[in-house]
Amino acid sequence: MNMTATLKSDITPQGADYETVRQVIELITEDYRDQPSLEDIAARLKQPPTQLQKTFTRWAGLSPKAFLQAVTLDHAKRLLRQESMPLLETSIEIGLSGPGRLHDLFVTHEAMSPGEWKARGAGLTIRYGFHPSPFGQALVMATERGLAGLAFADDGNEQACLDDMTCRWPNATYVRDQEATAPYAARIFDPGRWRPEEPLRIVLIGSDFQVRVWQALLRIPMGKAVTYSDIAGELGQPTASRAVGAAVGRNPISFVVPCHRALGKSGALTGYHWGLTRKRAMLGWEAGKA
DNA sequence: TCTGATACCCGCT
DNA sequence: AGCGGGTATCAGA
Repeated sequence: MNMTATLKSDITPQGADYETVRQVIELITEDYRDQPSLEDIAARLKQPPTQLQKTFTRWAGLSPKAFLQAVTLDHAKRLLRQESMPLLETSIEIGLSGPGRLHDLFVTHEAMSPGEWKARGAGLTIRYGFHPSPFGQALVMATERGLAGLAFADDGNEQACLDDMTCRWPNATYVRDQEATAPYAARIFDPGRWRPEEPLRIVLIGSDFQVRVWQALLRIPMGKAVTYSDIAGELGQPTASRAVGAAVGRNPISFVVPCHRALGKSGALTGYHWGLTRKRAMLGWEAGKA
């Protein structure tokens, strides 16, 4: 590993912080109308304000207040307005050379053939493991060809999370293998290891339409967002926004395929398979790294 | 403005 | 046939 990676590795977020952060996010979004102060929040979580501030900032790179700013409707609208349509088409060229994508996670993707998709994972061996992440317990799934699945669970929900993922490819063989999946987790959640020279290999297993939607998501740089209808337009089917939403929701490699960067046209977050709080957390966390 | 209800959209099961 | 991580439009608050 090179110098850059080593130097930056100490910003690796600590998985244990997420539970605290999750509660803070829930509080500030529930009560966003009356803008709770740090003291209010700390009191309700029964923690000293200074420690809470420290935990939160270590996790997000932003103070709770700045974070709140970053996940408001206004801010979301600004993300969308910046460059909605041209963004998807040009971001690859811009991104590889320009600063806009300097901190983004680079991936190379390949899609499974329609035949492989219909086989529902038959003949495929999928290794999986749970690892702490900035967004709770992360379930990592990988095939020989690369990362195939990434999901999230709150503590205690791991089994439901695993079931959710395994039934997507019911005919695959599943092997618990923490050792095989740990390197993926370590790399995905450490922005210091995101480098274009060594892109992360991922495998997209889904229907043709779904794969096209996921590929469009991959072109949204960190710190930007698009709407479901933007993606529909990109695919040449401007009225298919609802179908796009459904496909986005079935994204098996969440976070890496940045489905959290798809928002409603109003700027509302509208939904997230692993919980809206987590979507908010991802957007805020990225705001702190960008 | 903001919130609900309604109508239409489209790929997947 | 029916269900969504949608969207535009319109009626009441």
